[in-house]
Amino acid sequence: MSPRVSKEHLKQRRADIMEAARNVFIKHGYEHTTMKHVMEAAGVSRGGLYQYFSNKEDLFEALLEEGLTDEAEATEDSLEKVESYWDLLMQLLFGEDGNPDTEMDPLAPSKLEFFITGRNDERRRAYGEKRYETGLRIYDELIKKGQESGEFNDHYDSELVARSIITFIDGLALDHAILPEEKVKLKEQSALFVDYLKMALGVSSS
Amino acid sequence: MSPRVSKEHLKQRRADIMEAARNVFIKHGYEHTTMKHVMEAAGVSRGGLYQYFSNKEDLFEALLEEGLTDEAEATEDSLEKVESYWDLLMQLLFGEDGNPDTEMDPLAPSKLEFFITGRNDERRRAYGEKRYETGLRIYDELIKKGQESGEFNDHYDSELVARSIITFIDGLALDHAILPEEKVKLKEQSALFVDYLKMALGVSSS
DNA sequence: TTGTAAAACGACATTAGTGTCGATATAATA
DNA sequence: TATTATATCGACACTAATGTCGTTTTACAA
Repeated sequence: MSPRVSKEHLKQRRADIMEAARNVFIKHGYEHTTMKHVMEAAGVSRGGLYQYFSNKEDLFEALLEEGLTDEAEATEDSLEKVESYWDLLMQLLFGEDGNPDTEMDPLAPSKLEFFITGRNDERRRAYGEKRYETGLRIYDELIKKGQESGEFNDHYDSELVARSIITFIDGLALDHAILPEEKVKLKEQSALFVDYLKMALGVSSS
Repeated sequence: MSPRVSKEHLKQRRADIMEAARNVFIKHGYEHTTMKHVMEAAGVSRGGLYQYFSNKEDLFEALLEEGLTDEAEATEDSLEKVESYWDLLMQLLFGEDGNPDTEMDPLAPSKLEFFITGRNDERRRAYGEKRYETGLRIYDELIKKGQESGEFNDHYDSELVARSIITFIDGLALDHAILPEEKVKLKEQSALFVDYLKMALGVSSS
């Protein structure tokens, strides 16, 4: 009547596998990675791997969840005590410094794969929708508050503007997944889109 | 010394297979369709199919080429004799009538899959870049001419605006691939993006 | 008709990946 | 130190897909 190892160790092992898997997914993409790839990268046996994750989808979703939690909650509360909604929006879009020169999440291309190739699977589809909805809410909420405060004008429906933000982000992620760094012009396109948003929200300051 | 069938027949057979394949790709997506699916849909044997296409990639690229030719040349020449570049741009974006209520190409999701999952394959990557470049040139050319004619202002670099158009289209295609029709709000988002463009190009008329 | 080139067929060998399961190794406890 | 629960292992059976190749069929020419 004694578990072989501490819960710490189990958690650690799981984390190690996920870390290795993450790198494999980044390298090969979702569809083309195999459990064998992960086994080798993580230095674990077949049986060992399946002890922690029952299949590739399960494993990838664990990575998805990991990424989601941090971001969402961080913005949720800063929505309460903020002086400029515009600054907050820029932060949300481009990270801490709020300048459009952010690196992309290297796992992003695989995430796209995951949802696109799984678009006919009921489960995956529902999951994708939930994620979209979550992302949408965050932006919608922010914009709505900005409009109510008078910082933004309400010429456009907040949700529609939020949708356009996500469309833009998705489009960039997609092009970035396919094209070489220098061709996407991430920075310039982001700057242009910021101008689009300024127009839509009636923001003039830099 | 006699070929078994006329060239007509061969061409027809090939076309039939492609038609069937198109439907299969639409239904299952690129990654998940198999040659067997196509065989069955086209009512052709394994050997028969491989006589025309040496693998799935080959087959899909044939479909890609098919779609590309029509669109490109159609716009190429209407660029010469046009009274309003803006109208032409709207036509290019939303089809003949130039109104943002267009249906999406049902094969589009599979195309995304094809390029995303193939992003690590040299050949496929190069092919994807060429396509991006081609699309970019069309929009860039149009916008540049519109700027030269004075119809558009040149506050923004024409190529950058062209890129943002493609990003937007890609983003919409992506969301449309994953989300149900009613959630994407294609029409509304398109309308908003048109406003973005009006701003960027300094166009005021409806 | 008949002969023939090649279109169409489908069985086959091969490859690659999956998930399972009994055997083995080992860390905590007694 | 001996015991034991269980983490880890890797061989295995199974499935699914691929591309090939010898055989059969058939449209056309002679």
